[in-house]
Amino acid sequence: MVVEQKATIIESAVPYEKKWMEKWKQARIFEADPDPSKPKFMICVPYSYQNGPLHIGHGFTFTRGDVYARFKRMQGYNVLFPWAWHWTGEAVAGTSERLKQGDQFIRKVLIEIDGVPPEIVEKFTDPAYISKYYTEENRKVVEAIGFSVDFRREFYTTDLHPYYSYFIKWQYNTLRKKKYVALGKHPVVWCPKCQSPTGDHDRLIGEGVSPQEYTIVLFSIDGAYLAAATLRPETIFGVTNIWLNPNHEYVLIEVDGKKLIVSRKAALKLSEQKKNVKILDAVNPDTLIGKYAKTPLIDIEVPILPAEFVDPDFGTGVVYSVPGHAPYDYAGLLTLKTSSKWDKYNIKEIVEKIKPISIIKVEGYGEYPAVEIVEKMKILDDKDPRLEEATREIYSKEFHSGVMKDNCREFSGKTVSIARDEVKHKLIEMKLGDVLWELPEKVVCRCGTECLVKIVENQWFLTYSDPEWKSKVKEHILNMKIIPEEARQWFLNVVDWLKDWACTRKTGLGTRLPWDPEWIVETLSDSTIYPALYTISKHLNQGLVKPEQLTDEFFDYVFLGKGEPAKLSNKLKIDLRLLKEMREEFLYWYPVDMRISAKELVPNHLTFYIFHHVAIFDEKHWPRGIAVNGMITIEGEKMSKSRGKFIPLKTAIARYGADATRCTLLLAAEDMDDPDWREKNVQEVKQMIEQFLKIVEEVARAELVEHTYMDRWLMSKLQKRIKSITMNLESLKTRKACHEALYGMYNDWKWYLRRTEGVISKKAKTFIENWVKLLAPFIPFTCEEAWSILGKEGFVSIESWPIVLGELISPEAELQEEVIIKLIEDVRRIINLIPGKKEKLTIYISSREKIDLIEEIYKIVEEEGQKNMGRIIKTIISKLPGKEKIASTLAKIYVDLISSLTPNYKLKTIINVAEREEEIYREAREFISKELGLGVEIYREGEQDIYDPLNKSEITVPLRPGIYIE
RNA sequence: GCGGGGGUAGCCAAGUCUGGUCAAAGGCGCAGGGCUUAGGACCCUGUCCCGUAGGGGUUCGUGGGUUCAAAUCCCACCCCCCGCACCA
Repeated sequence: MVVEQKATIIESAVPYEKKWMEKWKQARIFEADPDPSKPKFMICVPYSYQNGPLHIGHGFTFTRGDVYARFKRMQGYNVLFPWAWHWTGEAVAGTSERLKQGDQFIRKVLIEIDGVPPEIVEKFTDPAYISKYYTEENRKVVEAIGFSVDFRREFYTTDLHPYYSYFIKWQYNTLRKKKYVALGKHPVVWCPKCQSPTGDHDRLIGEGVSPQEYTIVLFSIDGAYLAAATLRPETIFGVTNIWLNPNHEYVLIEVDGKKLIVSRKAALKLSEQKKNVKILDAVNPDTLIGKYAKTPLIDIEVPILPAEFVDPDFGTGVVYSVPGHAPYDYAGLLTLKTSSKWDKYNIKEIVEKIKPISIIKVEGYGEYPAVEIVEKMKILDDKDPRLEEATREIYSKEFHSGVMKDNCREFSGKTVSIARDEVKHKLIEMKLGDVLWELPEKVVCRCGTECLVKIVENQWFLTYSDPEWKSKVKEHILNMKIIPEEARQWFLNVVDWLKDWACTRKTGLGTRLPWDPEWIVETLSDSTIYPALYTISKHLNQGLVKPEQLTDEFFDYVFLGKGEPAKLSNKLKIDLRLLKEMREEFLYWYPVDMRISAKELVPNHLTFYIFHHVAIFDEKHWPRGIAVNGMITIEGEKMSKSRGKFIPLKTAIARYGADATRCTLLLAAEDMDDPDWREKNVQEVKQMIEQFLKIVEEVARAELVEHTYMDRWLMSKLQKRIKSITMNLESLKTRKACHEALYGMYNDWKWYLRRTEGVISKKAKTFIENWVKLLAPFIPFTCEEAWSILGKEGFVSIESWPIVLGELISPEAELQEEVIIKLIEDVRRIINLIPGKKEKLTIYISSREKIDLIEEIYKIVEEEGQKNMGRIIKTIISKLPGKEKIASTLAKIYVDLISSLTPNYKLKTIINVAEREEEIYREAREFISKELGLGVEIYREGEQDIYDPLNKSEITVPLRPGIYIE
C-alpha cells in the first residue's frame, strides 16, 4: 500500500530544528542496545490509535515521557524509549463506513481538521488505509517534535502486521491456559437495524447511557404472570396493587416455559435478551383491570388498576405499586380517587380500601415517605412533572439510609441496599423473578434507529473479577512507583470495582482469537503487554525470523524462559544464537521502569496492563512504575474536533516550533492537573526560548574575565538549581522542573549581569553551559543549537547531566545578596512614601556589640519559641547599656531577623556575613547608588562624626541597617 | 450515586504533604520609567486597603475547631471538573 508523501510533510517554524532532527537520526543516538556496563531504563507511553493526527493532548503526555527518557539518558542510564502504533478497533471502520455512505461531515473533518488532502480522502473508505496513512504522518510528527525514540523497534497492531498477531495469539492462549479467559454473556446497547452494538460515538441521542439492570417480578394470574419491572425489588413487601396503562396493548408471551403478560414493546426487548420468546396472543388491559393477582414471596392478592403514568415503552409496561414509598404510585391512587375517567372499571371501592404500607424506616421521614413528599409538594395527580424529582429524592434517601422494617420477613432489619440484592436473588431462585436490562434514557443510533439492550451470548471475557488475580494485582500496585501518589488509591479502587471484561468483538481491525476465529480481540485487550514485544521487535523487524516461526513455544521461551533453546532452535529453524539473543535482550530490558499516560487510562488500559503482566510474566518482570497526568484543554475548553477546539501537533510545530510546543505543554501542568493550551502562553514561551538562545550567543561571543565578585553567588545558585531540577524531574514534576530550568536560571543570570554590569567571567560561561544541559530534556533542539554555538562537539542530548558540587554551595554569598536586595527594597518603599526629591541615602550599620546578640537571642528563640520577649529584652539591656528605651523595638527586629533567616541559613553563616556587613555595602555601594539613583554614604553606629539627623543608627540590628533618605 | 481531582488576589497559576521565611512565586493584563526614528522586543519600577520612614489593617470557596501561630492541620457544608466499561 502506498501512502502519498505530499500529505505528510511536517515543517517546523524553527529552521534549526530540522537540522538537529536529521543529525540525531544520522548519528542514531537514540537507538538502544543491551549494554551490561550501564544500568538500563525502559520507558514507554501507550501507543496511540491511528485514526487521526497526533494532537497536543498526545503531545503533552508523550513530551513528559520524552523528557524523562532524555533526563535518564543524560544521567547515564541506557534508555530504551520505543514506539508503536495502535490499529486495533472499530472506530476506523466506522469512519470508512460513513465515508462510503457519503457522510459530508466526516469528509469535512478529515480535510479541514485533520488536514487530509481532498484527492486522497476517497481512499479512506479502506480502514487499513486510514491507519496506514496516519502512521506515516504521525511518525514524522514524532520525529519532528524531537522524541528520542528507537525507531528500529516500531510496529503496529492487528493481523495486518506480519507478526503482531502471533504475539497476541500467544498472549491469549496463555491467558486461557491460566483460566483468565472465559465464555459468558453480557448486555450491550444494540441497534436492531445495524445489528451491532452502538458505542457512545455511534449515537445521535443518548451519549453516556448504559444498560441498567431491572428486576422482573412475576405476579400470578390465571395460569400466567403479570411481569412487573422494578429497580427496587425490596419494596415487594409494600405492594398494594398493580398498574397497567389502559391506553396500550399488552401481549401474552411465552418465555422459559412460563406465560408472561407484558407490553408489546417489552416483548420485543425481551426477545433480544432471552432465548425463545414467543408471542402467543394480544391482551387487552381492560380484561385485567379490576382483577387480582398474587404477589410472590408474600402470597397476597392485589388488584390490577389503570394508570396513565405507566410508560408501555419502558420496562415491561407493568408496574407494581408501592404507595408508601413511591411517589408516582401514591399520586396514581390520588388520581383514581379524584378522577371519574375510569368509572367504567367500577374500581372506586377497591381504590378506597387501599392503604399505603410502610416497610422502610428512613431518617427524616415518618411512616410513608412517598405520601409525605407528595403532600408537601402539593402534588395532586400522577401527571405532575415534579414527581420525577420527588421519586429521585425518596429513592436516594431510602437507598442510602433506609432500613427494612419488621414486616419484611427475613429481610427485616437489613439495609435497603443489601435487601434489594437479596430479594432479587430470592425471587430469581424461586423462579418468580428475572432480570431485564433497560436503557434509562432513549438512545438513538447514528442510523436513526432507536436502540435497545441486547444480551450478547458466547462472548469471551477476561475474568478480572477473579479475586485471586485481583489481590495479586493490588499487592503489586502497593509496591509500584506511582506518580502522583494520589493515583495509587484510584488504581486500588478500580481493581476493586472491575468486573469481567468482554474482550472480543465481531467487527473492526484486530487479531482473531486463536481458538474461536469468528471473534476479534478487542482494542483494549490486545494492548496490555506489548511493551515486552519491543524488547525483541528490533530483531523481528530485520526479517531474520518469519512470522510463522513465532509459535507459542517461541514466546514461552523468550518471555518466560520455558523450554530448551537448542531444541527449540532446531524445531523452529531459528538460529540458536539469535534465539538466545532475544531471550537475553528481553531479560536485559524488562520490566518497564516507567509508563507515562493520561489519567483517563487509569480505569482501563493502565489497570489492564498491570493485570495482564501479573497474569503472564514472572514477578520480576511486572511493571515498576506508572505516572499519570491530566488531559489537555484548549483556551480553557475541552478538546473537540466538531467545535474546532483541536490542534494537531503538526500545526503547533509548524506555527511555533517543536521546542516552544513542548515547553508550553510542560509548563501548563503536572501531576493530575489538566494542562490548558493557550495561544498567549506559547507565544511567550517562544520568545523566552529565543531570548535564551540570544544569551548563549552573547556569552559565546563575550570577552570573558577571569573572575567577578558575583561568581561565588552564581555558582552557588547553580548548584541549588541543579539539585531542585533533578529532584523534580525524578518524580516527574515536569512543570516545576521546566519552569526552574527556564525561568529560574534566567532570573539568576539576569541578576548576575545586573550586578556585574554585564561583565561575564569564565565561571559565568560554566553557568551557561550547565544551563544548556539542564534545559536539554525540555527543549532539545534549541539546546543542541546552543551547544554548538558554545563551540562544543557532539550532542548535548547525550552529555552528562549536571551534578551538584557541594563545595560550590556558598550560603554566605547568597545571604550577602539577600541583604543587599532587602536593603534596596526597603529604601524603595520609603522613597515611595516620603514626598519630594530624594538625592542621598545614608546607611547605618549596627555596632559590633550587636553581633554577639544574634547568637544569644537565637538561643532564647530556639529554647522558648518567640514567646519570651521579656528575656530577650533583658538580654539586650544587659549587653547594650543605655539602650533601655529602645530595647523592645530592637528585640522585635532581632526576632524577625532570626526567624526569617534561620530556616535557610545556619547561625554561623549569619554571623559571618554580619561580621563583613560593612565590606558588603562598600563593595555594592556603586550598584546600590545606581539602582536607586541616590548618592550613598555609609556609617557605623557609634562612629565619631556620624551624620544621623533622625537618629536612625540606634535602632539598627546586624544585616538590617538603618536608612536615612533626604 | 460511587470513585478521583479541585476552589488562592483583575485573569491564569504556584504554595497545602513537612503550620511560622505568606500580602502569598511566576506569567498575563494594567500603570509609570528606560532603550528606540517610531512600534515591537527587551530592561527597570509599581499593581488588596491605609500610612510623609522600612509600619499597620483585611484576605486564600463557606462556617466552625485545634494552636502562641493556619492558605497550610481537623470537622461540617457549598460549588466546579473528570471516570463509571465494551469505547479508543
